[in-house]
Amino acid sequence: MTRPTINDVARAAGVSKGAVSFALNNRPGLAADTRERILQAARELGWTPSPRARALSVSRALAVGLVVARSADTLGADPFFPTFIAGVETVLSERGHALLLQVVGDHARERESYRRLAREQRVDGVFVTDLLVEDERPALLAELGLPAVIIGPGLEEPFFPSVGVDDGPGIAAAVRHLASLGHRRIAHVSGPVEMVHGASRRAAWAGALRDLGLPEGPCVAADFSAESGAAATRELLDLAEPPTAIVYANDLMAMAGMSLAQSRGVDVPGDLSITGYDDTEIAAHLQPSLTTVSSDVIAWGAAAARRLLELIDQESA
Amino acid sequence: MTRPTINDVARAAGVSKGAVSFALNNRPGLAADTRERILQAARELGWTPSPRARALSVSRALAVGLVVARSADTLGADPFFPTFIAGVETVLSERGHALLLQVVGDHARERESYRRLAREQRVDGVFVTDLLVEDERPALLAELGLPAVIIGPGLEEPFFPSVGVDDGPGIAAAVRHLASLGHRRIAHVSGPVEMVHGASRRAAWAGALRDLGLPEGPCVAADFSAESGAAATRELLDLAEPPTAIVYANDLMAMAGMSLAQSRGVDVPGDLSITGYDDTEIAAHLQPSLTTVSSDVIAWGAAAARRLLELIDQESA
DNA sequence: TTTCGTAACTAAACCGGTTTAGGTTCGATT
DNA sequence: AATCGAACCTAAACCGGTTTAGTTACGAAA
Repeated sequence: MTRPTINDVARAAGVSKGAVSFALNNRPGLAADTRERILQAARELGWTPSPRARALSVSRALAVGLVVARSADTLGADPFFPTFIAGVETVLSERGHALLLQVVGDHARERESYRRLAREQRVDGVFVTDLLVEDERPALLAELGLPAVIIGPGLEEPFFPSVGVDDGPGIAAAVRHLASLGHRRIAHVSGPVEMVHGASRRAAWAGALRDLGLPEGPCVAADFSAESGAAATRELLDLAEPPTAIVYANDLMAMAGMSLAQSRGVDVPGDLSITGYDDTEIAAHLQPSLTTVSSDVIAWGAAAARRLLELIDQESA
Repeated sequence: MTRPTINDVARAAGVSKGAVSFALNNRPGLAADTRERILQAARELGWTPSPRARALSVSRALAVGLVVARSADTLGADPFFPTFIAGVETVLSERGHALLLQVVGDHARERESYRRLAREQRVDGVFVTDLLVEDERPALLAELGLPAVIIGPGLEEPFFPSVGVDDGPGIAAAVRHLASLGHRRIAHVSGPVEMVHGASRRAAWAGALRDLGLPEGPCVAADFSAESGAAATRELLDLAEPPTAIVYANDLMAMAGMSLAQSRGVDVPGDLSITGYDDTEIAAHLQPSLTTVSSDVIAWGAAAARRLLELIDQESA
């Protein structure tokens, strides 16, 4: 009933446990037939090496961490994470690594989380999300010696490995789409500008307008939440010269903004055009349906995982 | 630079490593001053026991698993998981356990996931979500000998530990609210009836109508997605005698349904009242704002985690 | 025929904890 | 004075792998 160990396999194959280990990790120094005999025995006993024991002897955790510092509300509304995690899993599972998740409320706890993961050697590396323009985490992680990759557009300086989808083209396409509909006053409701992906989408919006030779419309900074999206929209509509189109930095704010506009009697898309970003499922089922920008988040997660494992490998070499 | 081990502490305190272990897990058999001296030394060296080594010697993983079998879309739209996980974390972290997350596409992979977690002894127990009315997972987990708790309303038979919030009162309150507004034809758009929380919300809706002496209105089964919510709403509105109110099993379907109704010129809430379930942040910012049912998901997560650790403890005793 | 080198394998140390079986020391009994 | 028991602590085995040092057998070279 109890799980077989490497000793059982060794006994069954009539060799030492060292030999079993060699066969398993196919390292040189074993005759082909012996190797086959060992693997055969392992197969018959249904033996798989214990990651626990393995982790101890190779001094690796065989796991990576994802620490998310967000309020439950913001997190719950964001379709990004589950999808991203699904992508990460595809790579991790085939490399025998596990994903350790921590959801914390604020940045202080987040630091504490990283410290603990490092101190207890629970993980071999971590993902960093929601990067701030002036983020202290890269320095902290460097200090802790924990390999990390940033999810999303990275920083130029100091250099830090990152895997991101460039927001630029998507936002630019949205702006061009609106311009082609004849809009001239195109506003933007951004995410927090202290966050890199808030700032980068904003920059992309401004850049696209410039490229089209259009004036930079009004821009209101929000925080990706529905509430802030509604507030920002209210502010824009109250302007002396309200925009005729708004590019939102995510779908959630776009939805809230659209509802608010409609409640004020603004006809969408007649008087006001709206675009979102993320391509949530619900976006297509709103009235009118929301124009949005999608990206292949599964592939993104997979790429990020591969990059992190790569970093970990070269670290231990 | 390298992490101190139990040996370093033992040397520093001038005792054997067994003594250090005793002091750490405060077991009897050590003089009070010796114990204090050891803890002092540990503190000075900044030593924390390695969960890796500990896991190997106590034959426990010191981690629990959460396997989610959902499409990225459904999962992303559901505010439940992140919040729930945050609640789980609060308990796990103080007990020195980690949460291992796996997101898989379908049920076949899900079984495979559980099998792997059990075989590799990666976790000491798991959470089971989205329970089906005829679910094979309880049997599988029992066979694997993996302690598990079901998240959500459990099954009567066979008995299996579960931690759930009873949907009944919330749905019933929504129905009573609608009835108090004068509605007599109250429909329901349910989740999949093969899922326990789909079925239980439906039963609660039917029960509440019965208690109020109202006729059971039409009911359409959907699958919690926006698309299905819109389709179900279309079906209800096309009835010869359409309902004047609809109770949706979640906010996402309610939102899609509301948009669809509005696009057909139905006045909400004039001609049609709508309630959701989940209390997503966006619900409050729609026009009109969505009446919904909220529950304390953080506390729920914490309770589920406590229950699981309890099960694990008694298992190993 | 002895010597050497190499391929194939084994024995044992090691990772960092926990746990059990002993071993001292000491005061209290007989 | 010898015996006992309890309190306190140490040594060593153990968890299940990996890895290194060392052993054996065998064919080729001197």
